[in-house]
Amino acid sequence: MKYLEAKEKYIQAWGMLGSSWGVNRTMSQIHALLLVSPQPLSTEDIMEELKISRGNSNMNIRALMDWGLIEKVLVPGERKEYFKSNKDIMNLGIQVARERKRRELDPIIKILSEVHGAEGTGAEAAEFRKVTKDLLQFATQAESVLDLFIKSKQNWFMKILGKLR
Amino acid sequence: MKYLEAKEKYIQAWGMLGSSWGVNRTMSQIHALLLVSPQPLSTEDIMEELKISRGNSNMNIRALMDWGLIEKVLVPGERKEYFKSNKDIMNLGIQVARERKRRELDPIIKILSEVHGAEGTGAEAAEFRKVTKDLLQFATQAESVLDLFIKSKQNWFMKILGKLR
DNA sequence: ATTTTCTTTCAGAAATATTTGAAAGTTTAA
DNA sequence: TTAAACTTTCAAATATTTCTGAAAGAAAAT
Repeated sequence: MKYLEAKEKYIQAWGMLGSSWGVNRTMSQIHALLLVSPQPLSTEDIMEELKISRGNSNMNIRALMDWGLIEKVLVPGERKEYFKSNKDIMNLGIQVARERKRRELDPIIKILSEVHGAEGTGAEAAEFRKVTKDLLQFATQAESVLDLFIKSKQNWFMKILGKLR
Repeated sequence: MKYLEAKEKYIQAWGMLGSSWGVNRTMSQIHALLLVSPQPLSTEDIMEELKISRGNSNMNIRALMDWGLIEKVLVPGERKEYFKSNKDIMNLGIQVARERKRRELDPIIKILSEVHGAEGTGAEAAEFRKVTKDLLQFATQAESVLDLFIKSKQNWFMKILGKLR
C-alpha cells in the first residue's frame, strides 16, 4: 500500500475509533495526524490536511491540549503556533486512562457511594442495595487497577503478562 | 436518602455513563433498571418506569440482548415476554469487555496491521511506519490483557492486585 | 498609533442520533 | 378461522452534536 493511501486510511480509522469512545471524530483525526507527523503542524496545516474549518480546528486542538495529548510548540522566527503530539504510546495510553477515569469512573463511584445505603424496607430496596454495593465494589477494583497502570512508569502490560501465566 | 430517590439518581447516572461510553442513554437506563429489579420486567413495565415509547423500548431491549447483557424470561401462564439482567457484576464486566474488544480494538488492530508497512521513502513515511508499529504493539498488548480478563473465571482483579504489589 | 498576522468565539447551519407512534407482523387461544 | 394479545418495524419528528464562517479579540511588527 502506498504511504498516502495508508495515512488516509489510518486517519479515517482513528476517527471512527474516537466516535465509539465518546470522543468526537475531528479530535481523534487531528490527534492521529499529529501522531504521525515528523514536524509540528500549524492550525492552517491541520485545516488543510483534514479539510475542516478554522473554528473546528481551534476547538478540537484545545480539547486535545486539555486531555494532555498534544502541546504547543514555538518555532523560532515564526509567529504561528505549532502543535505536536507526544509520541510515546505507553504515555498516550496512560494519559487517556487518567482522563477517562476522572471523567467516567470517578463520577459513577461517587453516585454509587451516595445511593448504596438507600433507606427502604421492601424486596426492591434490598435488591437495590445489594446490586449497587456489588457495582461499587467492582468499580473500586477497576479504579485500583487503573491507578496502578497510571502510576506505572515502565511497561505494565508486560509485567502482568509475565506474572500471570 | 429514600429508596425511590436513590433509584432515580442511579438510573440517571448510569444513563450518563452510557453516553460517554458510546452506548445510547436509553439502553443504559434499561440495563440499570433491570439490574436492580428483583423480578423480570415486561416491555410495558419498562416503558412506564422510564417514560419511553414502545419502539424505543423494543429497540434497546434487543440491543441489550445482542450485547448479552439481558435475556428473555418466560413467566408461566403469561403471554408477555419478560426480561432480566444477569446480576453477576464480574460477568457483566467480562461481557462488556468482550463486546468492546470485538467492536473497537479488533478493527483498529486490523487497520494498523494493514497500514504499518506502507511503502514510501521520505521522513514522513518513515515516521508513519514507526508510529503505527508502536500503536500496533500497544494495541496487541492491550488485546492480550483483555483476552486474559475475558477468559478468567474468578476474580481477576484480585489476582493482579495480589501479584503486583 | 496603525496595520498586519494570528487566535478565539459563537450564533446559526448542517449532520447525526434518538425517539415516537402508528401500522404491519406474529403468536396464541378460543 | 377469527380475534385478541403481544412484538416488531420504520418513516417522520425531535433532540443533540458537530461544524462553519465571519466577526471580534490579541499580539507582534511597522
